[in-house]
Amino acid sequence: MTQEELFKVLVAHCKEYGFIFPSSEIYDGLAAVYDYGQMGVELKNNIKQYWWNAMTRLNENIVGIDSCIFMHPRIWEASGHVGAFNDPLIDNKDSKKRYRADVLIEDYLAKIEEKMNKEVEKGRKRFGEAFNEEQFRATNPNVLREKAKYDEVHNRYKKAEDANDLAEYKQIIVDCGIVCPISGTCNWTDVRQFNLMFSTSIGSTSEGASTIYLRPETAQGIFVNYLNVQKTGRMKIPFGIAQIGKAFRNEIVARQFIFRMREFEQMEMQFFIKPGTELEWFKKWKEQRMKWHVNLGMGAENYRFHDHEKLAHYANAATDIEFLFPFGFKELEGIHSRTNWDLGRHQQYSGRKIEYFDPEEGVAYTPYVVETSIGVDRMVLAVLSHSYKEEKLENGETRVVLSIPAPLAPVKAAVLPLVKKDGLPELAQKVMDELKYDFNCQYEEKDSIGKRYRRQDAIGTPYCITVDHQSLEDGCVTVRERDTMSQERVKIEDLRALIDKRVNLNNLLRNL
RNA sequence: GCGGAAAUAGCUCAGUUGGUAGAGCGCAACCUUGCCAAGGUUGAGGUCGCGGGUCCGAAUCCCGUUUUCCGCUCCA
Repeated sequence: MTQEELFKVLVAHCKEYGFIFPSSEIYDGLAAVYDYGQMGVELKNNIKQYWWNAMTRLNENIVGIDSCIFMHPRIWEASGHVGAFNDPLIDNKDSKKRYRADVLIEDYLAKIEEKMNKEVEKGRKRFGEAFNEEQFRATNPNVLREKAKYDEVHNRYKKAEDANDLAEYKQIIVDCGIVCPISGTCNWTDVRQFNLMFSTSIGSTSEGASTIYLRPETAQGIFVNYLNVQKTGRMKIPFGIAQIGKAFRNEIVARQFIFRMREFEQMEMQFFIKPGTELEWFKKWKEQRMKWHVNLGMGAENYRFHDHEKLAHYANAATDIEFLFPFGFKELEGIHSRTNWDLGRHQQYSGRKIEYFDPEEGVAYTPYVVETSIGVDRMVLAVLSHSYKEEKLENGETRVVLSIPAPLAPVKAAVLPLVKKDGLPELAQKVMDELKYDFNCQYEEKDSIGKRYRRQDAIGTPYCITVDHQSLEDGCVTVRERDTMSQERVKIEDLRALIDKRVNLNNLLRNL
């Protein structure tokens, strides 16, 4: 089976067994939106718990918050999202290629500049040591001509940018005769704005309503609460604030199942540090986060770092932790050194002083930030795609098994009476009562035992507990293990400890 | 957003020049059996993605549309 086929089969499996459903399916679905079903929500919650506990319990200097999706609109101006998330796009009708209109114009301006510089170099060669660059630029007709062209376009461009005048963007492109590098034609569509932030209005009357955005990242909720948490928690730098929550991005193209959705969930931690120590902490969190992933036992070879060369407007170092999905190595988590960009901007936009007074050194500063940011849904997809296996058995049959890391498995144990008579269901119910307070368990008495085992394999249940006639006499049950299919007899009173050993999240956390 | 492909029962699919919508698996009840997807009986479930058009008659032909997949494009 190719990776592509595997991915299709996985998507079907997720639907069939209640992990992930297409949203609004009975209304034909809603593109790039998916709902978690009865199994998916358990898996997702376990992943979130593993992360949350790793952050807030294992680190005394990290606390959690839960900020709202709605935030003051000015926050997104301060964060740069209103600017950076607005791309004016234009399509060439002949080559069907799409470009950013502002980039096309900037490239054109850069070319004029290049031309001017060439003229200057020519002059330098001609006049040798007597060459006066300033004077040459001010008098040479070739340079002046290019300069006039440059200034005119540049002024129009800046004006259009300030006014967000999309029609003017197109006019500049047409007037300058900017052509598509592929088709070489000037056959352009109108410029359209793609705002990646969803907006809605707050306030019940149209006069009193104002535009508000659905947050495109959870990080800003942490930054704007920095002072609250630092003061009320008496936090001392270095310290971190963790948050799990929904974020929304109106992607032009959202695809690949739950890998890129318009509504998604993030687990972010912002670590506040002393300026100058950021690269040291960046390195430390890179290692820590990789350890958290590898600790799940899905194979260290399936992860790699991908350092960014082109950095975002807020970062001075950035890397991705990539995971080997069925469609290749793709970003699972991002780790960024965000400097004091965000806190600095909020200081500027809000007019509030956001500083930390270092009592030991007696100085005040705006803290630097190292961020770890992981997509919950991508993590779910990583676990599912790695766990899905079709095994050939000795008897020639195949079984589908989800070998989900046991602490993340939606159902930890299934309790199965071998037959539904002779008092076996009653004893099985007692076993359920013994286990249900500690673990998510399923009770099943329908169909043959083999069929029930396979059903549990398909949802990744690590243990099946079978109650048979002998159990009535000796108080022992058969425990069947998911991955090896091996069985052992266990006293009912020992069950809880045995299962706990392998499925308890805390055991995973102890290895970090 | 562009190009290509697809959509029939919960799932996988069949459905022949256009003529009463089918199978296997699954699901529900009961009987038989009892450690790796057993057998039997009975039953529920589909206006063939949606909307138009052609036709005496459309799952089938035509147009539009929605969703999904693949390739471009985009991805702070």
